[in-house]
Amino acid sequence: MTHSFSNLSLAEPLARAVAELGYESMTPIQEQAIPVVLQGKDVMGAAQTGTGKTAAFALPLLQRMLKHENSSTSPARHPVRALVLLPTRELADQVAQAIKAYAKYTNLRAAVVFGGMDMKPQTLELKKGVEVLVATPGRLLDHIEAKNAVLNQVEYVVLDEADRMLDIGFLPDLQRILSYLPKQRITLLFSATFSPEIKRLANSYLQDPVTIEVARSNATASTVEQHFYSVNPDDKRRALHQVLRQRGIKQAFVFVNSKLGCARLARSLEREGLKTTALHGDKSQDERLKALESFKSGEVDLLVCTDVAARGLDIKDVPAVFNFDVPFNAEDYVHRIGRTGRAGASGLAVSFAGGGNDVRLVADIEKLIKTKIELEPLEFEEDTPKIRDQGRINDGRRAWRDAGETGDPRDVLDAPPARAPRPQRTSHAPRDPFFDQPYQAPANDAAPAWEAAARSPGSRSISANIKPKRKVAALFKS
DNA sequence: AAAAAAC
Repeated sequence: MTHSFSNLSLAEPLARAVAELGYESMTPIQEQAIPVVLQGKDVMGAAQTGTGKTAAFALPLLQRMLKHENSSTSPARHPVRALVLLPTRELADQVAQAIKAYAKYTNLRAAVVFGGMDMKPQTLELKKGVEVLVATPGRLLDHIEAKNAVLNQVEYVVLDEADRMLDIGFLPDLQRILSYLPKQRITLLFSATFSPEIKRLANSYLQDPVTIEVARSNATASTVEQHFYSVNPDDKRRALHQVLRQRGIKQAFVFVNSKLGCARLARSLEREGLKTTALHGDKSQDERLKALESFKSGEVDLLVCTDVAARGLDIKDVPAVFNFDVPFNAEDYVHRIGRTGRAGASGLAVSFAGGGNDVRLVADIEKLIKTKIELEPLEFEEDTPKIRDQGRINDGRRAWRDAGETGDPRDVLDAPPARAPRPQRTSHAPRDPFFDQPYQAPANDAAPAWEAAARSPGSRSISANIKPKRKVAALFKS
């Protein structure tokens, strides 16, 4: 059979691990990407989630690392040869576990570093030497700065969820990390969604790349049944109860647009008798792992979450995804509903469109996935409990009003206080030239020049660079 | 608009 892993002539230790994991036939992305990566080409890979992307890049990389010894004469005995970057901690953990399983019978070592955890164990592991390093950007920069991780011999870089890694929130950190790597290297980019702008940007990081598009990019899995219900924002919780019951849904992701809304919704649903946990970025890493674990084990039925859980998380048999809020970005819709209907299973995606911009957001989604969306009315049944919000459940401002005696909204939440805003890095070199421009205090109280620039026509392309500079200015002033 | 990512 041509589609079988056994036809790949993988090195024996890899073949053994693959067999042990029960992998037999390759998925389309694996079939297309593995030979290309084996040849040492740069790749831009667009594939739906749940199609085996991790194995598609990790197996050929490990194979090459086994075949081609590190030719460097550096004293480092175990330099990092492959670097895999991801946008969330949970994803980094998940991908690292997969790679460790593939590399189990080789002498190649893999490690993962991400924030929210003690530095020390990670440092120890790095000092012992690892060939494959999986990381989130912030913590990796810390390790680079502390000289725990030396990346000057990296041969392979993988950006998973590449479109997120290249977006404005991550780009500065990403650029710094890339500046520590040898120019001569193999770069692989993977994501389910690629906007045209991101595609252009991505291409500037690739040399003569091979584009692999398994399904049309931005496509949703055909196995996922999608519904959009028109619901008064105050009735969304009631609608959720009803759909869960009507369809007999056992377990679901429930996506909410804000951390505050997430914590509040989870608490409400819990009170209403549903076994629920919340997952968002203001929880401690320990709580985040516990939340995910309790969902995986079936201890809870509903995982109410922000977009921290939108991408890549591979949990078997999630029957349904709810968009309690329509996501702000159409791309996130594709990623969110990709949590269900994985690996050919059937799935259900139910979105509630209510107030605000929802009509426009739904139109954006329609355009992106190139599928007509019907907004369906939702008739409430008599025996659905009459739950009604006094205000929008996901309106953060309301939580402040409800904050109880102390006036602190955290009193009504299970979330720990939010992290302080991240100060700008100052010591990582080399730096983005834009950040190196000394801050010019505006004369008297006139608006700084960049404000006018940001408003002037044609400045759209640089406005993204302008915002961080303002923060730098704020730091200098205080 | 929001979320994510560091001590």
